[in-house]
Amino acid sequence: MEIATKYDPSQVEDKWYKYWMDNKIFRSVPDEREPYCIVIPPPNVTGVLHMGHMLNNTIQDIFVRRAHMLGKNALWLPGTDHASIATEARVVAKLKSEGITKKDISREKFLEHAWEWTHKHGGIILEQLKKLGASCDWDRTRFTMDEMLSESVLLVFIDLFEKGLIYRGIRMVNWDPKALTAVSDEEVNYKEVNSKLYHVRYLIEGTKDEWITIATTRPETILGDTAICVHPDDERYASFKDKRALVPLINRSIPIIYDEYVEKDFGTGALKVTPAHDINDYNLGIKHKLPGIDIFNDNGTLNENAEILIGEDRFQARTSILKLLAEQGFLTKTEDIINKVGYSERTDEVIEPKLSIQWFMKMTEMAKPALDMVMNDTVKFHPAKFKNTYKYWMENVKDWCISRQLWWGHRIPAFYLPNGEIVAALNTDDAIKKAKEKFGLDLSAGDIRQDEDVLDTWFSSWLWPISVFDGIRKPDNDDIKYYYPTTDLITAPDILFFWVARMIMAGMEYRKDIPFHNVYLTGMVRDKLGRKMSKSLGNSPDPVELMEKFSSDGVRTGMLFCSPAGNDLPFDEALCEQGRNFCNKIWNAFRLIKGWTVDENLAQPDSARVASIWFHARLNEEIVIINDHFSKYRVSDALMSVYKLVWDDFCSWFLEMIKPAYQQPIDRKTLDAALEIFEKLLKMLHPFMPFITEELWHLIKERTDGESILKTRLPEAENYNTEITPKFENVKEVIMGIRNVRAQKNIPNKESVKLFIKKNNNEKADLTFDALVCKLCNIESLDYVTEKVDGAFTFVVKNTEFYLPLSSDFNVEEEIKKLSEELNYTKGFLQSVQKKLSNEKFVNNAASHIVDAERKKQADAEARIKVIEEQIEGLGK
RNA sequence: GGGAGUUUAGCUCAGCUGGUUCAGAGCAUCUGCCUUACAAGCAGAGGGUCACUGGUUCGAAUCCAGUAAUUCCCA
Repeated sequence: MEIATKYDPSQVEDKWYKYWMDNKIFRSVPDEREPYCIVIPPPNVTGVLHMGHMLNNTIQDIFVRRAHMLGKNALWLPGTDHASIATEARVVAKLKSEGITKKDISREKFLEHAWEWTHKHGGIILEQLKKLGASCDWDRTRFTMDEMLSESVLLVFIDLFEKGLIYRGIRMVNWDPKALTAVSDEEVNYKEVNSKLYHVRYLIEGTKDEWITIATTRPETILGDTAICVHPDDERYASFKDKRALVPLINRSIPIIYDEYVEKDFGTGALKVTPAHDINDYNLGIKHKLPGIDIFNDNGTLNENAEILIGEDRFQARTSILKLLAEQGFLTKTEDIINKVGYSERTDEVIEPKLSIQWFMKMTEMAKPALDMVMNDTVKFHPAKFKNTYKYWMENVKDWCISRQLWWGHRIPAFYLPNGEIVAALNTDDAIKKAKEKFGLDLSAGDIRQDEDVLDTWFSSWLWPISVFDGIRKPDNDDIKYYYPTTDLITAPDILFFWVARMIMAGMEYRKDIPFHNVYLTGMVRDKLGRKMSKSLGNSPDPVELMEKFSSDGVRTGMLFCSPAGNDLPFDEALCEQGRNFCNKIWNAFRLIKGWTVDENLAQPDSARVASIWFHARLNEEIVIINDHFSKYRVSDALMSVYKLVWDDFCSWFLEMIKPAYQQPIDRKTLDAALEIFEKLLKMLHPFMPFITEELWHLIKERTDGESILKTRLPEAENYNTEITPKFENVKEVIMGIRNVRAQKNIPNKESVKLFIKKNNNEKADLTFDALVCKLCNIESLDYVTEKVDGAFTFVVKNTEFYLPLSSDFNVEEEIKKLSEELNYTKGFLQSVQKKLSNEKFVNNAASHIVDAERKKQADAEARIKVIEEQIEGLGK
């Protein structure tokens, strides 16, 4: 069979993904096996794959594939969320490009457009995940606005409303006066801008010429002031206690209040308080029971409450009021400052903090069990350090604002009745029924009005691990009973509260059980300069292009080579290159094995027999280590273990050990052993590198149709020879010693040499690896001697002397120098050991095995010193 | 302003309950090699006062305290 010298993923990846799909390799239905389940953190339906998704989904895929290969019934359930704000923004933009504004069309018409958009673009990211190799059960793909999930969301709203956990209240929102909607905190960009700080003096009520001077960047909001606040310890203002001040121009009387919130050093140390137009002032207002005066219309112009400048735009009003203040002597000073101003991501309009009525969910009670489940490790966080952050947040949890002034999403199922009451119901008919039951009202559809707003997208996401299995509507269905609680959740720490915490709350509320056992928190992918990868910076590579360049397997391993849980991943294409090189290494190892011809009559050489025993031991050692890494969610370390096992132990050592001479056949036993080992390694690699391993697994031998490496079992740790690997570490030193001599003396490996070994201290020679040493170092004869060999190059491993008689120039001085350096080092080492042992406190206090170890070190070093000294002496003669 | 984390080789990170796994790995760098699977490779080598200062201890990268730098979260 002809196999290319370089691995070509383009011939492999699409082929196998199709094969997996055709044969439903990833399909999971409940059965008697142990379940393993991950629900995907649903990406935005508007989204395209970015590097964060790549990392996150690669890790999920590794866990799921590994679970398959551990014999579990593994399900990775995919899906997307409807991302109400982002999607609505896209649809609005699209309509605008067609000359349609949202205001001009009905809600129903708008939603038609939104659905059309979703159907057209919504599946992109899921298709990209297939390119990555994601082993999702696509038959179970869910969308947060599917019928099943939507109804679940509404039912939960109704339930919580009726339990009194959902209420309406006033809250300050980020208002976009251009788009005429509230936007979320995430949609506000804070920019540093050059502003001016205006000092304005207010007359103290009842005086002719006593003033208090405040400093503000927004003088137009003076018209909404309801207090002036100063620090209680600020002596400058101590005399104003219990006094009132008059707002300039309109002469409204407002109190002077005292609060430690005020920074004495900022501005004048006196703060004007406008509870309706600043979030901090709003909080102060609540604390001090101040009224809020809203002076703005929704479009940012001043309303009647402002008393003057009515109808002017807020920025025009700023200019106007400054003129008035200056003319009437209220403006005392103007200084330049740099401050941060929030801009709407969508319209770039300056955000206006605005009070409005919103729906809220009470969090305090729900947070308690959710906190406990994490603190007592029922839900485990990896890494555990995030428990701190979680705890802090859960103990200071605030009520959740769940309404959004949008159309795309789950419309709030609350209906307003003519008597001022509200009922929550799935639809108008139900609402009418409830109105009758609760209030004895006989109403028709025209009498009631449904809330116009939709629910926050997280209000559907928080139910995800339940609703994807229809566990809200049908709490006893087979799927939810089998897969819930799910096993692992893999997500980024920045949504620990938005999402993870709330899922735990929902789980405890609706299943009386946690939604997942483990939460693995990935790091953030950054660029080489440490910046977060983002669209606006344009510093993120296109994942699809990367995969085309380096193969999916290459990119997967590249991303994982250094991404410990919870730590950021500074991404570098060189990592993908390393991944690609690894693919090639594996590919070529297979080429080598596959290229050998078998001679059935050939007996297995001793070197190959020992090699097999040795590798068996190494393999099993590493299986134990890898299992341990996985049990601790150390995916990166697990990969590195397999990487070194394959590259170093298998390719660099084992294959060289068993490799027949050029164009010579190999014996059957050794070849079979090599293939068996190779297949085991492929299985261990498969979760990390699904494509190349599937390809090679099929190339090893003919497989029946529909078979997949994913359906095989990972090699399990077996009993093995525990003495052989430490012994071989010694042998490696010998081999390296010989290679060093060859390199220094320019003796090519082709040229065979003689080796003499002198054991000391009555040690017995261990012949186990002699045949291997001869093979790897091209030794024509290996002999044990009792006397030193004159005129031969030499080195010492432990207490054993090795001699290589070579024709090349022998420089006595050089040899003595080399040995002397080693002697000095060993003597220094001995001293440090002796120092410890001569310390009585050490000998008395330290554990006996520690002291024994030191004694052994001492004895070994003394013996070695003796050997080296004798060698030097011998050379000197 | 409050809280949490991080700081070990040029880079990214391991190093569990203090003592031969103690200063390590991968990448990068340097030096030889186009040796017969692989130059996307092979064989070697160099490189760190474990952020700083104290303390506990016979013994500290490891435990404690403080300082500094840095990141994140909340405000």
